[in-house]
Amino acid sequence: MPPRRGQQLVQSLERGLAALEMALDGNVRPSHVAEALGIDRSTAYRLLYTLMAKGYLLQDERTREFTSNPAKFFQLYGKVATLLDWSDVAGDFLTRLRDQSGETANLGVRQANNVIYIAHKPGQAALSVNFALGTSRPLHCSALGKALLAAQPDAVTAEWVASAALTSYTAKTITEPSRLKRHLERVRVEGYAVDDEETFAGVRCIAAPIHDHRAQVIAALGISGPTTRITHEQLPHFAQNVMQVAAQLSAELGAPVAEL
Amino acid sequence: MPPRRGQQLVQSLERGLAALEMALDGNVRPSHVAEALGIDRSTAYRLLYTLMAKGYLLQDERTREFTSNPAKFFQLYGKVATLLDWSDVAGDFLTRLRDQSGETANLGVRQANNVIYIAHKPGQAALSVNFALGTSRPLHCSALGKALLAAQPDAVTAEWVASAALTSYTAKTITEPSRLKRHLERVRVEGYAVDDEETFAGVRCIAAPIHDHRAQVIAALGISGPTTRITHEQLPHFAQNVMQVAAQLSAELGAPVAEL
DNA sequence: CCCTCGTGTTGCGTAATTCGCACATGCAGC
DNA sequence: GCTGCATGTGCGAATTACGCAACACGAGGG
Repeated sequence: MPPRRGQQLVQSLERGLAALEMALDGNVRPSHVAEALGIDRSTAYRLLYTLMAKGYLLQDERTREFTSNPAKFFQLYGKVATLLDWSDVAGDFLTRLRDQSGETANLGVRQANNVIYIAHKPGQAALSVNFALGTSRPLHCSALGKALLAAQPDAVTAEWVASAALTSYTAKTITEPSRLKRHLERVRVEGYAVDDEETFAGVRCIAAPIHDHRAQVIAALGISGPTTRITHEQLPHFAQNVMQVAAQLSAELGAPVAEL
Repeated sequence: MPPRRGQQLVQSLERGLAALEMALDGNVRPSHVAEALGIDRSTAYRLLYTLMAKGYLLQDERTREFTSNPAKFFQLYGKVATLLDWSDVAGDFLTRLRDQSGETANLGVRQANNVIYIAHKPGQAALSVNFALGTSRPLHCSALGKALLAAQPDAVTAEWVASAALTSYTAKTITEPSRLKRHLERVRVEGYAVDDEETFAGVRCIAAPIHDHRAQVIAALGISGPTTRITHEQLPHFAQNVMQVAAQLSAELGAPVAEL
């Protein structure tokens, strides 16, 4: 057993990163950061100033507001090449899924308690689901998220379900731990997950897991569309389609062929 | 006059960011970071651990190495929407320039003493210049960089030229401050910058500045190709092409129409 | 098999670093 | 001008982070 992990975090770094993320959500001023983090204005200022000196933030000469430095983040992101590569690999499959289903196809990975959308092909219908890349959504109410959750070992899922904050977004969001647990078991059995207006009213999504060469689940692939087109009657048909393309993408990544 | 800026940086945050950037350049271990930053292993470990706790890094269960968390960076980058938008706006112009010139077209912005490539269209010839988005290159020896430098007020340029480290990459790299200063003056007069094998032997680049609606230079657009195709005879012709498309992009951004 | 070396990880005391207070400065609005 | 409000900056106090030292563990060699 590996030694149990420490829990003492470096406070200044922790606060600095929090300030950085605040700046990414919109321009910030020392007073805002100070209030949000419960620290003194001067401390907040020094954190922001340090972030600026290291190139992460810029300061508007006139308004004195601190703003994120896009170029810096682009540079950092450029070094994390894997996801760009991902888009390249998955692009064809997303297009195929989009064209076959007629709906927006998207691909996401897990990041803490969220799914991050890392690639997509927006649907071409007048009414289509659309959102920016990099968007994050809760695991428990998105199809991609549930597909990822269901792929975990039972014990892990049980613990997560018990401790997670199951925020409600619509009347249909599953907020009861026990119900979510049963729901996820069914997802695993069926091989696909459905978000039935649990995040946005009028939007239904279907997703299936993607496996890598070690049969590990590393991402999820799915479609999102209006309930008027993804009807309950059509749902199984769409689900077959999603699972099929997900299996193809998994195969492309070298996953051992399980079923099909 | 605004109060003169402080110079005291928050040490822990500074070191933490340094550790983070090391991790982005490849997996790191506490001992590596400690040695590189001249700090104790335990300190390096705590920084890395904090970065992991906040989602920036992951730790391999087996090798204990810390590695960057791509999903986190994608999420952060997704919040900095401007550059993605940029690619959308500039995409058509890059394609146009690529098709007209037959060479790789690229767009970059300044980040400290570097140019960051934020969008490009690789040339389709068998022998074409190609590199990943997010790459950075020194200002003084790249065409994009020189186009950006030349757009500054004289005093700023003079100071920069005097204090910058003009590293040599090829025999043709300009490393003398006075010569670079004269060179940049000529760039401004002519309206375009040339990198004549100053970064890579056999590669010639041409670039021109992009102005926004306030006539501020915010980026540079250019082409890169082998010296066998971008010959000295053809250079003026290519330059006209680059300047023309740069002017079109500037106009698209609402820049006041100056010449042409 | 033991011994050594190197590394990840943690406890602890010290001292350096950071924090918050207080103030100077600048700016907007009455 | 005066008042309110925010940014930016000394400075002393003490919290915080740092380095030392030690433990656990694995690799490699004798």
